[in-house]
Amino acid sequence: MNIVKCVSEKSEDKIREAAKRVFLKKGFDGTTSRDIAKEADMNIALTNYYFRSKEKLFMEIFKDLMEMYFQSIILILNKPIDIKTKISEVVENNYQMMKQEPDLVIFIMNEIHKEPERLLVKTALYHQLKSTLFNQQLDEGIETGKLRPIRIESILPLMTSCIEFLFLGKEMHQKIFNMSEAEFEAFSESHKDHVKAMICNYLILED
Amino acid sequence: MNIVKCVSEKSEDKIREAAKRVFLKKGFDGTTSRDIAKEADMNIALTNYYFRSKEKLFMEIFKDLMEMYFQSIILILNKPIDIKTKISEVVENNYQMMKQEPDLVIFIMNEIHKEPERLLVKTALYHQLKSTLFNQQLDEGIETGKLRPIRIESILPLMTSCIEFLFLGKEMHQKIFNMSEAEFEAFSESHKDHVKAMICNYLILED
DNA sequence: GAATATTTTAAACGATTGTTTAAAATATTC
DNA sequence: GAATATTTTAAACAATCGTTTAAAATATTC
Repeated sequence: MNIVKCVSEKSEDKIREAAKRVFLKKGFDGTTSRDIAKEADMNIALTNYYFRSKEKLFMEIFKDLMEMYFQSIILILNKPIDIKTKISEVVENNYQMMKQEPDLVIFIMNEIHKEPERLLVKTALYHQLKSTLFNQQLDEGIETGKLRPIRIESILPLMTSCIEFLFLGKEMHQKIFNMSEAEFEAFSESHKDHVKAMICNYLILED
Repeated sequence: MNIVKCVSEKSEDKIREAAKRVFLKKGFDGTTSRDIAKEADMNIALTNYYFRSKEKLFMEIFKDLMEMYFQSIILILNKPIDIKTKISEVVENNYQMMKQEPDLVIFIMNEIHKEPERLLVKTALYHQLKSTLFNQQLDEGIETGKLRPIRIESILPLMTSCIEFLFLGKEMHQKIFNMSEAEFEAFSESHKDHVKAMICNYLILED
């Protein structure tokens, strides 16, 4: 999953990709049309020529990023593997994504926070999540007493929040705990393993 | 802990409190000097008269909020109570804070993310955290085999991330799971209890 | 209560914002 | 290869940005 590094020859794509990089780093408010033009190495009028406005360009990019973020999770939730492995994979996937694109989640959260009604369009996500194989496995496990009764609404945030929050506040955590880049890397790796174990420990009841 | 509702008569304070409200809602980039003046119901020149610049005013407010955020946690970490109760209290405190001031954490995270070197000044937080009673209890518990060997660097984010992340993405979670305000309230309450139990479950080894 | 110091005001400053224009450059069509 | 369509350009647009000014209003001092 490489978000921003691909380079197309077409001007429209160059602008879209440049805009994605700048928006992810600076947010909508912090990004100027000239920032995008400069990053794309294109004339400033081309943004509006191809996308009509900064707003339209942003909406297109935001929608793509949201889609990509959720679909990668849903893909794993539907894999035909046991629930313990599945939890590990979701956490692992989350970890790799945050390492590769540390700006993504804070960007999404912050933009939604500023204008939720504009950005949260009608979505089939609820139904998609409820009908995953993961949710079936959860229901069955709870029924047979092998799993602690927790709804998917709780389990899903648990699997993502611990890792995402660590990277969301990466600079802060590094500063507070005096960690170098390498130390944070090692620390986050061990933290990830704690998270996997902790969730499985809690959800899966011993028999 | 009431952050933004107090009303002072002094113009300087009225501006500071209005600025705090607007900054928390819109962030530094999204806030204009005129927004602040309007919220404070004051002439626009007064911001610079009292604080020299929007930047200086922001820095003052940001520093205060950071301080307040961390000191409330450290206070609990130093309470003379057993570690299980302490974990519950930290999570509970975190939950109440997010309910009362849902904008605080996303604001802090986002501003630091945009300009970490400017906002993360030298701090004694590391030493403060390491010398808490909680850290002593942690060391002792690990030594005597009653606690799983986890560093405070991992435990602390675990205690805050699950709750904060839920509220950070409150609008998103509400939308995805079709929750009304009341349903989210009930959900977050039960989620909070899961988090308390899960962390204690993992950290505290049965004998 | 006149003189001084402080606070508040309306108006304007130059810089930057998102966007548009109309001409120039390039590509495509027949 | 002339005619047409598309893409790119430099320049400008009005609006808004953070900030400053200098005068007016108010408070304080003696």
